[in-house]
Amino acid sequence: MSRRPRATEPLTRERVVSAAIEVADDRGYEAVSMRRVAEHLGSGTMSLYRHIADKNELVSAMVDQVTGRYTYPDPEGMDWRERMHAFARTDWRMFLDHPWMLAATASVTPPFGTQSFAAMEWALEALESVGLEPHAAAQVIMTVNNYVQGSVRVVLGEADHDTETDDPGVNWQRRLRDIDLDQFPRLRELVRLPLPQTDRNWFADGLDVILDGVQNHRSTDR
Amino acid sequence: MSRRPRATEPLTRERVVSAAIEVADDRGYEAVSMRRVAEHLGSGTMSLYRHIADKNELVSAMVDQVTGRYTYPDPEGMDWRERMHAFARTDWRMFLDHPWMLAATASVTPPFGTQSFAAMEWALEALESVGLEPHAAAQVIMTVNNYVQGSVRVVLGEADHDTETDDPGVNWQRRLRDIDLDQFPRLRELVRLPLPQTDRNWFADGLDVILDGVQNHRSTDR
DNA sequence: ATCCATTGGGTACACCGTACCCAATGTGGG
DNA sequence: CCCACATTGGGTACGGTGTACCCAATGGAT
Repeated sequence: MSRRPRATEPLTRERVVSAAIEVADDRGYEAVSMRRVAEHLGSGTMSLYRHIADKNELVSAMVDQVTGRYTYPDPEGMDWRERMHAFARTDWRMFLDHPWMLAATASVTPPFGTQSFAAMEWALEALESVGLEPHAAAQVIMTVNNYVQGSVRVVLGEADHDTETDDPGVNWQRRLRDIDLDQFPRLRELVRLPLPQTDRNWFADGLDVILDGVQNHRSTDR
Repeated sequence: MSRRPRATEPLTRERVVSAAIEVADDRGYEAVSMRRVAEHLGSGTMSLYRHIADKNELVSAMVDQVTGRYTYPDPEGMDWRERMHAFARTDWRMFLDHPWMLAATASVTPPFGTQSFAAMEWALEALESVGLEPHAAAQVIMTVNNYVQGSVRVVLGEADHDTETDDPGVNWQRRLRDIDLDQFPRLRELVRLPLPQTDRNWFADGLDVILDGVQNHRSTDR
């Protein structure tokens, strides 16, 4: 078999998308340009368009591929609250691992692709025991998703992936520090206050507020 | 007084920002370029930079100015739940009036400016009677904000400001219609189901789930 | 051996943000 | 009254972007 596979590995949609993800991972989202992705692949810029229609489609595919890399745990033996925590924590980690995903998901209209459907399906199953009407369950999942993304945005605020402290409040406050806060007494109080020590699980606690609402809704229904 | 005010009205930061908002309002967010804003003002492109440092700063200012145009109602006589509904509904209307605000707020790191501080202060006051610790209150406000933006994104999904139906579920479903839903039974069920009639207040009901959680958290605390 | 569909990529265009520098303008001091 | 000057307006140009269009290389089928 003299089938030398070819001088260079042939371009595939997957290879293109992976290269774009690598560029985003180590040069940032705004560094993802067609020329740069091509350069990273050692190919011509226009060749990418053989496997991708648009830059928009490329971004969608990036989101989908990264989403697919994160799988949710086996739900066996978890109650619905634990499952929703696992759901949120997985996405949380995904966004922290790939901060550009925030901007990428925002620039594309959901749902994004097969992988996001799988995520949705997992979450719907997680909520099944709550007995919500399906559209209500979908809305809860949307709310949790938005909560995760909002929390990530706060954490990513300006500590551009430097410190490992999961503590969001600090940046929050630094941002507000030197404004004319005198007209906003409650805001000033908020900034003045250090984070209480009990706040050791900011992200999970905020999620629990939402889940409490879900739980309560169920009980008032029946 | 021969003080002819000048051949043309002098450029101000405010005039520049307003022009940019007008461009965004009727040609879309991606149409907001320096050249286009200048053209809309009848001025030179580079003149804008006398009043604005960056395009980023321009976008921030656009967000701030639009935010300032929407004022929250007098909270007198409203309980905290009514106030939060008023808060959410005001932002909801703002985003629907100016769909580009979704992308604009996403591309700028919060908080945005004076006007957003005023909004935050109003919301903090609205939550005061709940007796939350300030950081928890801030987090609730963040969650509500994210809920509003997420809901707007769903509604704006693809019915690009054509129909007047506030009904989000339809687009939702159209988007999912023709996918390999067989591997995702719960998702397929969700798509198959028409919206129940009781769903006549989708947005407010979803907000109530969150507010139920806030209320419940309070009661478990004491 | 030949044809042809598929894939790779080079060139070119319209548009973008903005660095840089000069022109016009209105103001305060002599 | 006139001049110096600070402020504001804008033209030119540069390096970047996405991508339309077209041709070259490739490799499998006939």
